[in-house]
Parts: sequence; C-alpha cells; structure tokens
Amino acid sequence: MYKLLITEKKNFDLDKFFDDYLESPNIFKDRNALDSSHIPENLPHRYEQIKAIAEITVVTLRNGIPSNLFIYGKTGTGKTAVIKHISKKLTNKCKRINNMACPNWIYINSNRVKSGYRVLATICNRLNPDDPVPPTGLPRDVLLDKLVNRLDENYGNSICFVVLDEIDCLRSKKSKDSILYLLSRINEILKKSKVILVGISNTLNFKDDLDPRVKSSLCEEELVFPAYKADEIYDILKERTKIALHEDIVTEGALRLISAFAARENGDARRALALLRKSAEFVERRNLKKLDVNLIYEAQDQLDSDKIVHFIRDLPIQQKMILIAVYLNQKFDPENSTNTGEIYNTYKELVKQSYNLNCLTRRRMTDLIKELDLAGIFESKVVSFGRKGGRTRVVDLIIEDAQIIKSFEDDSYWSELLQYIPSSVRRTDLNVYDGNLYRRLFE
DNA sequence: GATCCACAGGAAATTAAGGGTC
DNA sequence: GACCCTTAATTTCCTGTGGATC
Repeated sequence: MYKLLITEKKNFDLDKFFDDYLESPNIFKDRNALDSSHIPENLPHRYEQIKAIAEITVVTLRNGIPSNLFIYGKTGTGKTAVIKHISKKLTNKCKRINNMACPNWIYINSNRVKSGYRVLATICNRLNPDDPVPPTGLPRDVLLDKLVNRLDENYGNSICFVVLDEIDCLRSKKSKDSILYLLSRINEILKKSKVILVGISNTLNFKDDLDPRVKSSLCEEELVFPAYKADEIYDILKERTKIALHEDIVTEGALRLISAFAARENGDARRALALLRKSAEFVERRNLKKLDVNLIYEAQDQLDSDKIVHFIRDLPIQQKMILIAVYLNQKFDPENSTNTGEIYNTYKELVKQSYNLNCLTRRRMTDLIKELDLAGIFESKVVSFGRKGGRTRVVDLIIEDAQIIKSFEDDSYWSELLQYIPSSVRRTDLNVYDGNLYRRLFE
C-alpha cells in the first residue's frame, strides 16, 4: 500500500515575488536588444552586403529606378536585418531632401501571407490602411486594378519596394498565374510609380525552378549572405551585449561558447541571440551576478526542448493524431521503424476514439507525415520491401518520448490517447498490465 | 526477365468557409 | 438571395516505382 505524501504548501505570495524582483539587481540595460527583430545601428560582418544593396538602391535619391534584387542565405545570416537597416536609412535620407518623394517599403513575410491574393491585398492595405480590401472575395484582376490605382494615384512618381521574405512559399506550379509572375510584370501596367521587388530566400536553388521570365526579372541583381563563422557571431554578440546588458555580467568565455554553439547550427546569429537572452534570463531569475557557462548548457537544452514542445502543442488536431499513432507504434515495437500502412491503421483506431474527428484519407496522411518529417519530428524515407512488402515510407520518431508526453501533459484528452494500445499489438502472446506490455512466457 | 506488392506522389476535382456584387 | 470569387484543406483518380519473388 502506498501512502500519498502531500506536504501542505503555502499560497504563493505574488506581492512579495514582485517586490523581490524589483529589489534584485537589474542585469538588463535594454532587453529588446537581444530580440531577433531588433535592428541595431551597426551590423558587424555585413558591410559588403550593405554596400552592395546601397549601390543598387541609391539611384532612388536621384529619382532613378533600381533593379529588382534577389537575396539568399541560410536562416540567421542577417538578410532581413540588412534590408530593414537600409530601408530605414534610405527613407531618412529622402526625408531630408526637399521635394523628394520617399520610397515606400512594404515588407511581407510570405510564410504568413502565402497566397497571391493575400500578397496583393496586403500591399493594397499597407498603401492605404483607411480603405482595406477584403481578405477574400474579389476577383484577382479587380484586386490588381485597385493596387495599380493606389500606386499611381496616391503615390505618384514614387518607388515602392516590395520585400518578399521567405519567397519560396509563393512558388506556384502554374507559372503564368503565380504572384511572382504578376508582380514582375506590374511595372508594364503602372503609369507613374514603379514597383521594385526584393526577394529573400533561405534556399540556394529556389530560382532554378522559376519561370524563365520571372527569373530574369526577379534576379536582375543577386546577393548571397554567407553563414557567420564563430568569430563573427562573437563580434555580433559583443556588440549586442554592450547595448542589452550591464557590464561584467557576461564573460568573454561565455560569449565564445554561445558563438561556438550557434556556428555549429549553420552560423545562425538569431539562435545565438536567443541563447544569450535565455542564459541572461536565468542569471536574472536566480539572482546571480555573472553568466556561468553551465547556465548556457542549460539554456541550450531548454531552448531545444521548448521549441519542440511548443511546436507540438500548436499542431493541428489531425497532425497530433498522426504523431500519436507513430508514437504508439514505436512504443510497442521500439526495435523497428513503422510504415505508412501501420500508421494509418493506428490512426484510424485513434480517430474512432474521438467524437468529432473525421478520418483523413491515406493520401492526405502521407502529406502530413512529410510535413512532420520536414519539421524535424520524424525521420522518414521511402523503402521498397519487394514483392511481399511493397514500396512504402518508413517513419522513425526522432524526438524523445518525454517531449511528447510533456507536450500533452496539460490535456487529459491527448494524454489518455497516449495510453491507448493499438490492436496490432493486442496479440495472443502479449499481455498488458497497467499500460505496460508483457510477453506471455507460458500458457 | 516478368510479376507483384504497397504504396508514393502528381494533378485535378471537390468541399467548406468567407466575402463581394448586383 | 443568387451568383461569383477567393483560399485552404481534402479527396479522388491515376500512373509510377523499387526490389523481392516467381
């Protein structure tokens, strides 16, 4: 018999907690300076790229029309920061010149604004927020007319830079209908103003599949942002530390370690900043005086774990169901990979357990499995097992069971599903006690 | 070398939801 | 209110495929 040990806990004193926080030393000068969206005055190791883009865009100061620009480089290499930095400087310069029409800079993250209609609508709304266009419903040619009118009538002879970040998300099979084709031709319709496209991509081979006309138009000028090296990330962190933290909080060794971690992850400066911020928050919360190296390891683990847990919690319901199907198949047969056929069988059983969920087709399920593969939750590959097994996709879960359990621990519906035993493992030679599986040793 | 398995995955069609226009 | 338009998610249909087995 077990005795339940419950120690009586006092109520959490929120007022005292707030007072303690206010009395503790503030290690941050400007916390936001460690945010990836913060654009500093100085962007170390990007001078060449800044110079190249400045040379392309400077013609706007003499009412010239710059070329379209295509930028590529891996995540966290400063592409967006450099563009935003230049747009700010160029706009400020234009404002200081009399009778100078300032160029418009419209920044769109194509990962959030994915369809052609939405891109046009977003540009329309940024040009004239007082008269928003509907998020859906208008024929595309009507929307295009509205955009052309707003550009020509409201902005006269000025230039409008349209920055399409993560432009890969806008690629369309029907090249003539694609938004990129349309935007690359819009200057042929415009009478007064001009649109300059700035495409930003994380993938080097993005332009290979583009329609040749879009490619020649979009890639008039091209620029590569190389990944940062550890020393370069160190310099970036040093600059930001000066702005963000009080002196003597972070040692050189700590910055070097964070730089090395980030350099290992494709030279991602964004990751380095996140790690520095997390580590500094540990220092603050624990009332410490310095950033210890051990805290960086702890912050690194937590960043990885948090990222996965949040990602799983935000998944659509059907993808959660598929994730649990894979988890259960591997839980009861950890030695072998599971395949789409087995996953689909377990998935169908899980769907039957729920009240309001429709069962997707296998075709759709394979697409969702591929999405989870891309997200780094699964590792899958297509394998042929010949005449008996056919050709199928084998799937392995590459995150830890504990991360899945943690993701669902606050929701009884999902945590109960994690205890489900698929019919494929309810064999005669297996018995289940308390949710654990035992092989029957004798009859 | 032919056959067969169990899908993979492309493409087009369908459905649902949100909205505009007349 | 009927009809038209959009997006996004999903289904349906179909051809293709790798490799063990015949």
